[in-house]
Amino acid sequence: MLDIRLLRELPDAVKTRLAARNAEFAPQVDAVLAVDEERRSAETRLQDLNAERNRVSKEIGALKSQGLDAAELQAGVKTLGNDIAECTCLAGELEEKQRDLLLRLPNLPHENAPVGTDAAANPVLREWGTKPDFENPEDHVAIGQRLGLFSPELGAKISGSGFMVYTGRGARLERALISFLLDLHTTQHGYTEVSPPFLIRRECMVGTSQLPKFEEDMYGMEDGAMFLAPTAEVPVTNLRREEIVDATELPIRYTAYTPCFRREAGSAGRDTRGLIRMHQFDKVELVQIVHPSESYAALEALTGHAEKVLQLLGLHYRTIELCTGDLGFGSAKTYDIEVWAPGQNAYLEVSSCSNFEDYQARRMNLRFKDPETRKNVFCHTLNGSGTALPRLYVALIESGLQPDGSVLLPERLASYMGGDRVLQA
RNA sequence: GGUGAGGUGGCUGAGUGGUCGAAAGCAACGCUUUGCUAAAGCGUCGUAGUCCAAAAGGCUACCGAGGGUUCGAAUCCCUCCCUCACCGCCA
Repeated sequence: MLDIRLLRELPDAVKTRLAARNAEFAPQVDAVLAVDEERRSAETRLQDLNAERNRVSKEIGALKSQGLDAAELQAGVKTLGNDIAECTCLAGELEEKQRDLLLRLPNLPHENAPVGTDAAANPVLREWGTKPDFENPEDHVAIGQRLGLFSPELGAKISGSGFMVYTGRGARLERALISFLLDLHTTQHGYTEVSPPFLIRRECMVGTSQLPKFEEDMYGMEDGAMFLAPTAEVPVTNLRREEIVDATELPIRYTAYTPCFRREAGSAGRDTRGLIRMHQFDKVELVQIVHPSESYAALEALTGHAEKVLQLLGLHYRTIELCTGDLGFGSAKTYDIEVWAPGQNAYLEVSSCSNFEDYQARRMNLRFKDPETRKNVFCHTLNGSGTALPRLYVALIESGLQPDGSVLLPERLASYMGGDRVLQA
């Protein structure tokens, strides 16, 4: 959520920066400001009325304590009550309206974010490793079927299209990856492991900015109160919602494995093959809550933690930065990490690392006490996948394909696979 | 799911209709004094909104959340949420 004061003071600057998102937000900014003005005038009137009532009520109390009659004053102030009720109602409505409008405004892109209209304008920052050389690359779906690693048919049988059942050694590989990633981030990168619920209250979804705008992408319970987590970002970042954390506790680093549930409403028919886009998938997430002055350094570090995964697994990848037009709703700056999948002849996004600055913190009222100014200040929040599992899985089996048709997994995974890193029929 | 007890400021904890935004203690911050790893004294010390060009200051709201009664609610009533204890059910 943006600071309403910023909109009041620098409306044109806000509009300009939002315009870089390749969508028109100026009318929304104007709407917020109009409501803000109405709201403040209603509040001022309400405050005057309340002050008057408080004053008279005190007089009544004073008279009564002396045993005097206060009926006249009581009658006079009674009509005030109606005005107050009316005005309270109006001020409340306007406040709610203003909040709702503000919640639907995205974050300001960072000043240095590359300006562009869509993914084609995302600059490649760096590449690591080299593309493996395959004469006959094989698609992961074919490999999986041949080696009995997973079954889209079984997934469809019990849940529908877009769901997967991993089987045998294929299921073991999924579990191995979860353990490997959590071990890496907890022992090497300073994250605390958490294992949160997957059913999340509505206000948490608002806190990390999935709601109110993107409800159609989420799986919700029938009563609308709870949602299946679309990413561990939601439960994990919200662990600290409405807190004033001790400054000495920063930076806070959490990592969590969770399944992620997404309707993928806007992506019907896109990348639907195999493991690449599913309604439920596993992910290990990295979340940081940091001092505002540290957040951009933290973003570089966090991105490095995700990249380390691919380096340890020997997978070729590249890191790109999202241009302003491709940037997620709440993010000020985002790096995507894309792993090379030989069978797809394409890079697959396995991680999206973002700095939200104080955008989420303001929504969830997450602050720390600045020891110098003794003021409560909004923290900065970041998160990134470390990493998404299915696409990592795709890259692993397509890259590890051997001439005899088996798959050789990276040495690093051997111990997690019971010492045997070969997948064969 | 049932019964009972609770939810007050960073923490502990008083407060059952008016002068209570809230005693007291702890913690924190500042000053003073003394000085062998610290003590004592004094002072400051909630959050948010709003008014004023701004500071100073004023006003309003906030005692789990929402609603009600009343001239006036932390205090009385209703609903909900959460915590704790016991019981039931259960992986």
